[in-house]
Amino acid sequence: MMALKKRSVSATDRILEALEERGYRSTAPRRTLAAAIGQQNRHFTAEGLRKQLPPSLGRATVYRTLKILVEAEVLCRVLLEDGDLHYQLSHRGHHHHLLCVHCGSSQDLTGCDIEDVLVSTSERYGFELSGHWLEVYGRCRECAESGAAAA
Amino acid sequence: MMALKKRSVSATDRILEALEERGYRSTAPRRTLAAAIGQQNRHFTAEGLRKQLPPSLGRATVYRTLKILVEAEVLCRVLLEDGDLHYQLSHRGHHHHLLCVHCGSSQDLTGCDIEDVLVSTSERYGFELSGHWLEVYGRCRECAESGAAAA
DNA sequence: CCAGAGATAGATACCATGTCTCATTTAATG
DNA sequence: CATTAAATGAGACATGGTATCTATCTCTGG
Repeated sequence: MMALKKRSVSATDRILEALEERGYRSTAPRRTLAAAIGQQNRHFTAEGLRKQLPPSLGRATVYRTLKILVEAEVLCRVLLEDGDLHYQLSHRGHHHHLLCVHCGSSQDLTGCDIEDVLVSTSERYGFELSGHWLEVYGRCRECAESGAAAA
Repeated sequence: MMALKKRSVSATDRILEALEERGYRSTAPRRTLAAAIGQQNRHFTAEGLRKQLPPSLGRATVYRTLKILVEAEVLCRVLLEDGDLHYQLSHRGHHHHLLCVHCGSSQDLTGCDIEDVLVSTSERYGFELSGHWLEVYGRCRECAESGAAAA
């Protein structure tokens, strides 16, 4: 239950690469940020991240960089049940999250057939589907098995 | 394409009833608010609503009342594609929205089988499902048929 | 119909999250 | 290593929402 990273390329490196690919410069603040983000093992907020950084690193820089990383699909935004918006590392492409409301972990949900259901349902309504946002809440396997207090 | 209300009980009345049911007092500000909300024919923001109200009606009152109404399930919150949070009248119980990104209308999506898919998908991950948030974006029948500019 | 208790209102301060501007610094390039 | 555009940090601003406080209003019950 530590870093769940795939290892081979660290998250930090992936971030740095993504920036480079897109023509962004390699700067000290960005390297610091990349390292900090790479260490997050659950979803985090911009401000939460900022607290883990030297205060010399400006607020605007943090937000600017997060925005870039979301656009680059290195990070994605996660909507918590209470409406709070968090960030987390992600693989590219469309996917959803299983968010554990107990331990705060999250797993990516890929290759599910929700899209199909949505397409056919939308059709029934004459609705021309263009996108959707889905977050799933519950308890992850570990928390469920350890009998952690139910909701 | 006007009010899509079921008519029999106006939305305004439903709101007022919900407040009464829950033991809230009937006050002038709440009646004003209920009337204003009853006139919205699409999702709206707290601030947008406020602009349609006499400025004498305090900011806190608007937010407080919206919160109560969401809890009472008379209103529900709608997440727009850009992350903006809006409100809209809703029927009670769990449901989703088909949000038209062109005209801003929205229809409730009930009795779809997304829940089933979620349950079985979650099981594959050993995930104990407790809730989810889904918004669907696209173009409604009217906009699609009128050939409104595609995204 | 009136008084009292308690809920509610509005003003206002505050907070959180994020964006914009702008002067200064820095990285990449030739 | 000088140039130049990109990036930074400071701080003002914007937005959306909550907390606090005093004055006011609703609803009882007598």
